[in-house]
Amino acid sequence: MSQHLTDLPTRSQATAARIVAAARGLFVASNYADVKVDMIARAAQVTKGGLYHHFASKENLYVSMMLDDLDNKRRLFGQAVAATGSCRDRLGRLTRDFLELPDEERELTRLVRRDINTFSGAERDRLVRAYQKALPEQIEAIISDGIRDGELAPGDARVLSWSFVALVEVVIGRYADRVLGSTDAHLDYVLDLFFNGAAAEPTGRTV
Amino acid sequence: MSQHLTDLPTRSQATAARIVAAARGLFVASNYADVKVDMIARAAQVTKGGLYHHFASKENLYVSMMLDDLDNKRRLFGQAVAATGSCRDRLGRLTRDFLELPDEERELTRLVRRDINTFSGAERDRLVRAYQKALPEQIEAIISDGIRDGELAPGDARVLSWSFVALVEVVIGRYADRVLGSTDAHLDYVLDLFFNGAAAEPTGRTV
DNA sequence: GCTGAAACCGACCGGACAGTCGGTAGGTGA
DNA sequence: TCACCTACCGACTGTCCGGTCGGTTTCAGC
Repeated sequence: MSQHLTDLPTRSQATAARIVAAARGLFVASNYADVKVDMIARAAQVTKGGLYHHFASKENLYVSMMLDDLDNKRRLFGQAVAATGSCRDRLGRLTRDFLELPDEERELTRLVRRDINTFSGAERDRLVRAYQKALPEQIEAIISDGIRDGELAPGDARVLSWSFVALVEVVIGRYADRVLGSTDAHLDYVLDLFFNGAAAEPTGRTV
Repeated sequence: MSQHLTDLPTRSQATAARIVAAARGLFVASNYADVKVDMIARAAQVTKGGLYHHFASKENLYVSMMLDDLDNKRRLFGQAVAATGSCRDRLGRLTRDFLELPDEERELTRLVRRDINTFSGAERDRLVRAYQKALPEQIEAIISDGIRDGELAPGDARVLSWSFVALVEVVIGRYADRVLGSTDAHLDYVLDLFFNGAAAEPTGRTV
């Protein structure tokens, strides 16, 4: 009994976690097909046989990894949904939480869109649902409140939430990330464009 | 001399065109790796050997197909760039031209983003450059004019053009496409959001 | 220190698939 | 009608890679 009464991870759990971490780094760097199981095993200091002792298949490993991460994100962004304040403030908080994530975790969000076509059936559905719960649905909730309270013009909250997500994805792209320097600049760009648009102010209103 | 002095396609050109057309349909429906060369050949009523008589490799076929299409789009959208009128009108024309394309041609635009990671080196660069010339750069040109003429607030034209592209991609997604019915509704949504934002009008200004 | 089970190893298997190659068909010019 | 060339055929090959399986190591409990 090496664990006594603590929650120290067992050797097995530690190995599984090492494999997931290795997989994360590799999947962020290359797409699903280009990451070979041998590469993951080597990066995690395990052999392929060892890897398959913990995960039933490559797909299972990938989905496990994503589900873990998406559940963390769901909890994180849930704070902004639960927060009080204006729609703009709450969207701002959610976006800031997102922008301030470590690079690797932030990049993981792209993977759903990038790799989703390589799956099908039940695993694909689990992935899509976890993603929607973590991001679009929570943003949609905030936007729905904004519409209800008259802060946003009436419209389809879901389409608006996808539009918002799309804008956030733009600012974390290579070029935009460089042009807009600080996190605050990213945040201001997204919020200004989403709430006020790109048109010049008609007259005499501060930006 | 079966051609006399006309420009009738030769048998060879007709076969190559049939192969490209078949490839287009299949690549729109599934991603690069999932489309097998045998499938393309069968759909084009040619054997694999025949296909490889016309194209050096699967990658070469894919890139040829995309380059053809992107060059057409570059010409099409060039009309909006050359047109006179406000920035909003010109962006509107470009977007309308895009939205009114046949489904398959419109969907092809997604493929660059979807499959770009599966290539590398020279072929990848050719693809990216053709895409940028066809879409983002032309939109950027119109947006730059808008900023210069005071119609748009000062900002980085390239980031704005990517934001615009992102919004257009949102409205052609499955759900948004259904919610917004007509092409006009798609167009209004994109232009309103991009120019004026999603916030409710402060007071007494028509939408 | 013995035992059984879980963790881990790594050579091997089998299917999938891009690309090849020796050959045939059909049309064209002399 | 003969020679030749391009278009086209389809069985085959080489390779890559996810997954397997018989074995070895590690370790907890007795």
